[in-house]
Amino acid sequence: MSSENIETRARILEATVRMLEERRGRGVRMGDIATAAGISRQAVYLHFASRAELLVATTRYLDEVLDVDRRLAPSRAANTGVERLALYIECWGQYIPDIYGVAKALLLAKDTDDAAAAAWKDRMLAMRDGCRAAIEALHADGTLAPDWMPRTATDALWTMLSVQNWENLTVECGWSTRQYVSRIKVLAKRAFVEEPA
Amino acid sequence: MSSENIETRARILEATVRMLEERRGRGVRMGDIATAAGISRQAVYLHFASRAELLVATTRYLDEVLDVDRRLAPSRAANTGVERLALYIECWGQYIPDIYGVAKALLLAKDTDDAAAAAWKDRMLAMRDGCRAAIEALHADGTLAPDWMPRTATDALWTMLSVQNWENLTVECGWSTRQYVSRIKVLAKRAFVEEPA
DNA sequence: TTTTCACTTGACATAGTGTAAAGTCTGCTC
DNA sequence: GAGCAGACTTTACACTATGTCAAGTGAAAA
Repeated sequence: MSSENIETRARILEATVRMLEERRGRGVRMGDIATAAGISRQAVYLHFASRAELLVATTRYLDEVLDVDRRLAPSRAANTGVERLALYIECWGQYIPDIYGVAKALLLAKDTDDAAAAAWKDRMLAMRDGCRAAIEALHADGTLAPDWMPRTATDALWTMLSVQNWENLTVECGWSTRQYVSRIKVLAKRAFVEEPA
Repeated sequence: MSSENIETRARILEATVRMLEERRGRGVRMGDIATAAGISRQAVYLHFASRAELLVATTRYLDEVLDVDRRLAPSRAANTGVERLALYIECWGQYIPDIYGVAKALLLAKDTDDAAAAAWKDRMLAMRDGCRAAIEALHADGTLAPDWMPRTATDALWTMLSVQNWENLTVECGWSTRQYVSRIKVLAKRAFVEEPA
């Protein structure tokens, strides 16, 4: 499984992203992906050992295409903790809609598949690191509200920014991406920031 | 399906709750439940047409056993919005651990089953109503932070109190039930309450 | 011309849900 | 005490999606 046609592999990944985006991560079978990529179902298994492995590879592929690092640059360049928190939420809020289909599929797979669970956990820990950095920046500025320890504030922010919460707010509550970003910014600022008197 | 032995039905429901609690809502098959109830797998279908129907009936049964209304009484008796919000979070935070197994199973089923999805939505809308009432109480007192409209604050509080968030904070972050309650109280108060100057 | 590689085709194993039909056991009623 | 009805058992099978296996095709490279 190392010398196969690299173009076919790319076509499978591209088809997977397309289908998962289209169907919002639900009801996409191996056969559907194969058909979309113009090959037989079995051929998919020549490139990816299992559905979970394909999903994991797809998230990596998508991260590459979407260039996460470039997107995160503004928040990393922030001068204050307050600014960093706002810019991180901005970046994340713009990012979720782009990854939602794939993320949802992984989220669904994680309940029955250990590989998918591990991949999801890995992504979420990376995201958590951004939350931790923002909270640490507040802490360093002395603007983290005294109710919080950095650790627990990170837990809370991380949870608040989960994909499931984004899903609930946009799908069930009808918030737009713009509204999500601005309201969560307000929420996070109120919850975690205390300007020194 | 109306004149069957009511005792067997109760035994199935009781076994379902027990197994779902034990296994935290995962990997519980119809056959497992049947065995636990001391009957054959097929007999379960004499009482419940499908797995989804069984899960829905189980949530209803559990609500009855746990007496939700009694639990909610204190928050309904609150004198101020701030108090009501705190008491509602208290009540909800004590409630989730009791229903987690069943809730998780329903949550997993909802992705592939419309009946389960409808049942879950129904329960969540009932929970949302408690959130709405707390936010309305703040609003009536004039203590709802001016950043929020009652509607959007309800959306945010409702999302914040989701079972998935409780799961993330307790399982992934290691918060105890006590910590969950006290920290979410702080979070919600900071986010939504503004004492008049 | 033969080998090799990527892919196809078709058959099959597996898991869990749900359906269907025939058989057993118990208690009730005439 | 014969027979009937209801609740449950047993066995068999359909269905869906994942994943495995083995033989076959077709084109390019050695």
